[in-house]
Amino acid sequence: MTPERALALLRHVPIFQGAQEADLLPLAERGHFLGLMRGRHLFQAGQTVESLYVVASGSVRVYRLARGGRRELTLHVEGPRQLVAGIAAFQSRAVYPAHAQALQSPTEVLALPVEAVRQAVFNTPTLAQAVIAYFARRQAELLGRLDSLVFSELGERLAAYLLDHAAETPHALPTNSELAALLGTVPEIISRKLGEFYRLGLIVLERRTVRVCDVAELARLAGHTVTAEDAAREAGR
Amino acid sequence: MTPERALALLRHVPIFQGAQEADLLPLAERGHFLGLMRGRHLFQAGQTVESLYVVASGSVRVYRLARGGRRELTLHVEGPRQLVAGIAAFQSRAVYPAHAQALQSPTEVLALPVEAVRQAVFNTPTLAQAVIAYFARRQAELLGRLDSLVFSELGERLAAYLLDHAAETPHALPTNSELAALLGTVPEIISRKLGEFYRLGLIVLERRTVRVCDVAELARLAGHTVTAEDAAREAGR
DNA sequence: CGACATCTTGATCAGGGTCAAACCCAGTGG
DNA sequence: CCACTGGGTTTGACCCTGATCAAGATGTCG
Repeated sequence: MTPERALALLRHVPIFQGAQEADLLPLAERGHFLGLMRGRHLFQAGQTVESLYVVASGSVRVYRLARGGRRELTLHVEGPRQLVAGIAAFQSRAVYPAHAQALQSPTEVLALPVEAVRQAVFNTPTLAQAVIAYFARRQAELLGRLDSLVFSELGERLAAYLLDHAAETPHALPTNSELAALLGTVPEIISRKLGEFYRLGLIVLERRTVRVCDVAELARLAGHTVTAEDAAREAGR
Repeated sequence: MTPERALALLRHVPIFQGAQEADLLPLAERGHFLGLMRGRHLFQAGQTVESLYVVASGSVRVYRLARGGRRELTLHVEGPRQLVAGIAAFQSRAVYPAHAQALQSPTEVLALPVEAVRQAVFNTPTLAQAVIAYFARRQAELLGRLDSLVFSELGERLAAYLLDHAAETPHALPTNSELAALLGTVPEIISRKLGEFYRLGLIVLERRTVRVCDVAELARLAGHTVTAEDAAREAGR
């Protein structure tokens, strides 16, 4: 029974697209589903890597803690058909580099033993190729994240977030703490900045639902125009 | 002539260790050497990716610019036998994500056309495997970098740098601007912090050569002890 | 010796982290 | 129906790190 469902899921995972059914089957056979309540952990940073996870439903947040645990930084939030610990699975000294917890209450994931995954990937050139492309993309994302965190200030990051998630449709905001973790700060500051944006008439807030009013100005704040002009200048030098 | 030298170099590149001579030969044939003076660029961020580089001698700095170019952040410095743009080479929408420039005056690199590299890697399972492991390692490094930049403050980062580079042997410091780019700040602050460390008796500075006096205290400042204890606590929860 | 880069240092400022109090809601149970 | 409680939010006061600007000191090299 399980292999059926597992296979159905695997078939729809982006990086497994190129693979033959036959390559996926052994993987599906060795996987098992896991149900989690909101807040439950898939793994903690520092534990030795045993599985790679594919989200079946719900969503999973991957994050790192600052020493002392006072602050946390969300690295990514993965929805259905996305991988969790996809990179850690291929590290030699295999220890999870981050924590992962379920964000929504019925979250279901498929756990795949890492050796099985490694075997499947190493034996199937098309898979290896897909994995390489995936890693490359991930790394580019991470780089983007890095310099937005290092170079730009909170206002820009928040504006960018709002444009991403609430650009045209109203959007239910996560709690301030979740936002803070996402943007690399603390809840209080999120509250202040949102208030500021509201006072400037850029957004409307109604019971944790946000609607963007002034897209143009928000984009300016997010540094989009600047970045574009910048890229041009950079290239020209 | 060139293929000879290129092959000799490739044989010593860590990620090509597992490969057969025969797999490397076509690569070597399509590569060519490039000499660069200090400060010359191998490529700029935003240019389309044409080559992957292997450092033959000297060193290459890979860095990103903040919008406006006011500040820069050094991602890594690669010495002989190391790759530059190793990840970018496998991205589909292939544009360099960073700038790369020679750091020492006679720096020599071997440029390998990306399609040649891709072919070699995709046709040789052991190579693909090595590339995957390499990417995973790189990603872990980047994550470490990220949270040291986000979570810890300058004193800690500088202390960590000093421990890394000058722990027992005296070490010729790079210029303050280079240090600043490495640690994500500006030269003035580096100057102040170094002065502070000196006044505390942690280091001795003599014409840009630094020697660490109080390793223990420096390690404490770097948060090493904290981090360790932390990891333990983390794991225990 | 002059030109130029780098380093040092002071003065000042802004972003944002911290702490604490007040507030705004749900639920929940009396 | 109403206090009571507890999570999340808002706000004020305060402080600290690090950025910026500007002047001077130091060095290095032709």
